[in-house]
Amino acid sequence: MHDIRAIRENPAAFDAALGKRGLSAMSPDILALDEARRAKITASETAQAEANAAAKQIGAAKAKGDEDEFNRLRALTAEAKSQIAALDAEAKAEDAKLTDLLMRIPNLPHDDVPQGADENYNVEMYRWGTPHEHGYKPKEHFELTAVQGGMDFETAAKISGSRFVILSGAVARVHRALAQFMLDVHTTENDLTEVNGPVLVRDEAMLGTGQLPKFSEDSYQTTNGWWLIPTSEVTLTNIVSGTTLNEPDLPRRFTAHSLCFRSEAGSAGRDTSGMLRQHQFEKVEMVSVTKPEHSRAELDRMTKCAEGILERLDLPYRTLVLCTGDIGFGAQRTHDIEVWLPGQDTYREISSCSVCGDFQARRMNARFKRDGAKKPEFVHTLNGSGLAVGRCLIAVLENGQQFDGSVTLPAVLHPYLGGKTGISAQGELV
RNA sequence: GGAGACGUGGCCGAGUGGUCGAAGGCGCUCCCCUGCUAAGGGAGUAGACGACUUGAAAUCGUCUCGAGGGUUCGAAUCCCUUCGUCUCCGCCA
Repeated sequence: MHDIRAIRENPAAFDAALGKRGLSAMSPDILALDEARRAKITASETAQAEANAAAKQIGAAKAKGDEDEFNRLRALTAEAKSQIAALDAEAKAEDAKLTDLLMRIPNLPHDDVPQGADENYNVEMYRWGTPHEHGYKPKEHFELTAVQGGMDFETAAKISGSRFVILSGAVARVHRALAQFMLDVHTTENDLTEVNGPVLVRDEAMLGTGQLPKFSEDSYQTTNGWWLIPTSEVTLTNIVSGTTLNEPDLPRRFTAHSLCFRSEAGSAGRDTSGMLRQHQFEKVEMVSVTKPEHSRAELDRMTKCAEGILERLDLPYRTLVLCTGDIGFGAQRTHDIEVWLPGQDTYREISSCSVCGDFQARRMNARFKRDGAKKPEFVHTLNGSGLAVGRCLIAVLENGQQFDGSVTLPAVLHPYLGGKTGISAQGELV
């Protein structure tokens, strides 16, 4: 959510920043709404001030026992009543219009974000690891002999439909091991606080992080109104909603392993085979809440935390900075990490780390007070995957595949697998 | 799920229709006094929004006593809805 005062003060800068995203100027519409809104507020408040003054006189008249004056004033204010109600309703309507518009405008990109229209203009910042030479055409994860019994799309479809999977046996165990491993690294080495929270949330939470009001069709809602979180960014970031933190409390860093639910509306036909794109998946998420001056550096730190997981798993990856035309709704700057998938012969997104500045903080009224300061300021928020567990499973399986149909698993996972080091062609942990 | 109670400023806590944005206490800030493992006296101490202003301050106004709506000339006080907390019962991992 944008600061209407900032737009009022410098509409040209606002429009220029929107322009970088490929959006046309919005400040004329916004300022027109704002002016109308303020005019209505003034009208409404003036009328109310008069009514309030009259009401006080009525009280005084009654105290004095002046019945004539009392009745005269009563009639007068009664008449003004409906007029005030109408003015107040108008003022509220204008205000709601402006708020609704502002809530649907995306964040402004950071100055250091490369400009571009779409994903083709994203810039690779970093590349790590060398894709393994398999000596044959590598298989996709769902084709691997070792996972044939442990990754069942047909049965899942019978129960739930497309874009679901049932993992079992060794594959399910490796999936679980990955999540445990990620959480352990984040909590013991990256100084993140582990959180286990709700996956069902209210409208307010989804509005706060930006999924609502614009992207309601991307998420699922229960019959009684709860939303199923599309990412635990929603839960983790909203921990600080409506609060004023003290300066020494910052930064706050959270991590959580949770289920995520996405309707994948609009992605019909994309990534339909395998478990790359599911309605329900697990993700280890990272969220940071920082002072404004630290948020940009925090993005680099968070990116490193995510990259570190891949490095320990010995999975080749590259990191991109998204261009102005490709960053998400709430982000000022986004780093996408793409892992090497030999079966697809390409890099695929496995993490996305974003700094949101005060965009989410304004929506959820999350503030902090500097030592000695009187007025609180908005915090800055960041979120990133660390990592998507299902996609990481895919990467581990595809990169570890052997010619004989077995899979060799990364050494850091062995302790989570009872010392086992791979999956046999028959699908057993060995 | 059933029955009931409650939700007031940073905290505790008064206030059941008329100068209540709200007594009192605690905490905090400033000043004075005193002098040492402390105490006493005084003053101050919510926020959002709008108008004015280059900006800020000051000033004026509106709103806010969980949230939203209603009754009334007037509501923290009455009514409805809703969210939350607590107690008892039921059920359950």
